Amino acid sequence: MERRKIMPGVNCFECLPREHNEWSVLSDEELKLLTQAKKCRKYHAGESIFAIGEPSHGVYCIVSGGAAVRKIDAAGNSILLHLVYPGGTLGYRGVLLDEERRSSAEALGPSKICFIDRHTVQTLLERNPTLGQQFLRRVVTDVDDAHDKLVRNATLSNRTKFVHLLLALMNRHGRTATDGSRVMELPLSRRDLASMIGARHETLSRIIGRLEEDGLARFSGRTVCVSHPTSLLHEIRPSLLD
Amino acid sequence: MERRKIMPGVNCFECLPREHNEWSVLSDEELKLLTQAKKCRKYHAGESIFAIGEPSHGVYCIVSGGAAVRKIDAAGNSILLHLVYPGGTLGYRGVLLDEERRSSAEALGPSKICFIDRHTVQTLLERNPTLGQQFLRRVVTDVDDAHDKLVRNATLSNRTKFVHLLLALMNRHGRTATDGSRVMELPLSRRDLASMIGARHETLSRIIGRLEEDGLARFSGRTVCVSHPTSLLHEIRPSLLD
DNA sequence: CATAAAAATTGATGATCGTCAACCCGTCGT
DNA sequence: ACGACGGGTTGACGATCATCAATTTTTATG
Repeated sequence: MERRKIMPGVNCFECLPREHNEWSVLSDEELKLLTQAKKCRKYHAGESIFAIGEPSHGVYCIVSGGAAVRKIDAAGNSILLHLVYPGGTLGYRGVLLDEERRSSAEALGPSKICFIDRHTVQTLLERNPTLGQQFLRRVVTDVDDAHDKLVRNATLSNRTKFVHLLLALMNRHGRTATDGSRVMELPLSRRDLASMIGARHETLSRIIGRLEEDGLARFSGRTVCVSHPTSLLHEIRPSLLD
Repeated sequence: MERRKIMPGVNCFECLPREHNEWSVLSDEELKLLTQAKKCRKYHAGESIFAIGEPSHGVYCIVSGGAAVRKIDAAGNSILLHLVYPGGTLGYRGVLLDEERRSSAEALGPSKICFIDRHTVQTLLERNPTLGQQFLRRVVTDVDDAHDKLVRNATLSNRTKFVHLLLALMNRHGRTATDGSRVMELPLSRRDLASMIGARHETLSRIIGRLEEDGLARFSGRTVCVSHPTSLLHEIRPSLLD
C-alpha cells in the first residue's frame, strides 16, 4: 500500500474519543509519547481482551466498538458487570493496584482498542499531575455507578431491573424510527442480560414474555423494538400517583 | 484546663490511622498545612456527618470510631451502603466531582472525625502528585469492593449474604472469648442490617431465627455470639464436596 | 448442507421472599 | 402514670423466583 490512511487509534492526536476522556489533558509532547507507546489493534466480536488471573500489564482504551467486563462468582457463574464504550478506559484496577486481573474483558462487537503499558501510564501520571486528577474523576464515576446499581438491586424486582437495563442499552445502541419508536440490536446474549440483573436466564425469558404481553416491547432474536418509550419509563417510576 | 493533652486527630503528625492511608505520603511541610487546615471534632453515636443534597465542602477522615454511608432508593427506602473505619476517607465523591452529596453519612458510634476542606484537598493534590496516586488506590479499592458486592448480590440467597455480612462485621467488631467463640456488639439496627443485604427487616428477623435454630449463632439484642466460626464459614462456601 | 453445540423457550414444582397485620417491648415526653 | 412512637418479632398469604427437565430454535462447524 502506497499511502497510509490516518485512522483514529493509530494516532492519538487524531483520536476523537480521546478528546472527551482523561487523556484529553495531555500536552503535545505527552501525546507524542502516548502515540508511540500505545499499541492499537482490532478485536473481533467476543474476542478476549484480558482474562482473570493474568498479570496486569497495562490499561486499555476503547477507540471504537465496546467491551464487556465479567466476573465469576463463587459458584462459577459468569456475571457481566458492565459495558465500556468508546472513550472509556479498561483494566486500570490491576495496574493501579499492581495485582492480577480479577475480571475478564471481551470485545462487545468489532472493536478498535488501544493498549497502554503500565510503565507508560506511570510515566504519564508522574509527568502530568492533571492526568491523575482526571483518572480520579473516571474512577469516582465508576464507583458511583456501582453504588447506584447496588441500591437498585437492593429493592427492585427483576422485571424493573431489566427495564432499567433495557433503557440504558437503548441509550447506547438504539435508533429512533420514523414513527417515534425505538429499535436496537442487543449486543448481548440473554444469558448475559440475565446475569446483569442477577437472574437466571429462564427467569429473564419469562420476563421478556410478559413485557411483550403487556405491549411494552417486542423481542425478535436480538432486535428489540419499543413503540412507546414513555410507557417503559413509567415502569421504573415508583408510581407518581401518590 | 492548664495542660492540653495532644490527642490523635488534633495533630496530624501524631495521628496513627493516618500513617496507613493515603495521607501517609505527605511531607512534613504538607503535614503542617494539613494540621492547620483540618477541623477535627467528636461526633456522638448516630450524629449526621453530611446529608444528601448538601454542597460538598470537603472530605472527612475517620480518626476513631466509624461512619455509615447511606443512600435513598427510588421508593424512599434508606439503604446502608457501607461502613468506614479509622484511616478511611469519606465524602470524596462530591469533592472530586464537584457535585452535591448523593449519599448521607452518620457516626457509627462515638467517633472522632477530621474535616478537610476542598481547597486544602486541591492544594495538596497539586503540590504532591503522590497523594493523587494514593487517592487513586483508595478509590480503586472502593470500586473493587462495590463490584464484589454486586457479584455476591447477583446469585446468593439473603441468608448467605447475611452470613457474609456477619463475618465482615465480626472481623471489625468481634472479640475472641476464652473458649474460642467470637462475640460482638452489632453497631447497627436490624433494619439497617436488612437494607445492607437488600432484604426486608421481617425477612432478616426470620433469617436470624433460623441461624439460631441451626446453632450457628446466638442473637440477644445487639450482641451476637458465634461459638464455631468455622461452621459459619462453611455456610458461604459453595460446598467443596463436589 | 448436515450435524453438533449452544442458546432460548416452556412447563411444573417448591423454596424463598415481600407484604400486610397484629403484637410485644423499651424509650421518651407530657 | 400515661400514651405515642419506633424497633423488633411472629403469623398468614401470595408473588416472585430458582430449579429441574424437556423441547425448540439458533448458531457454529466441518
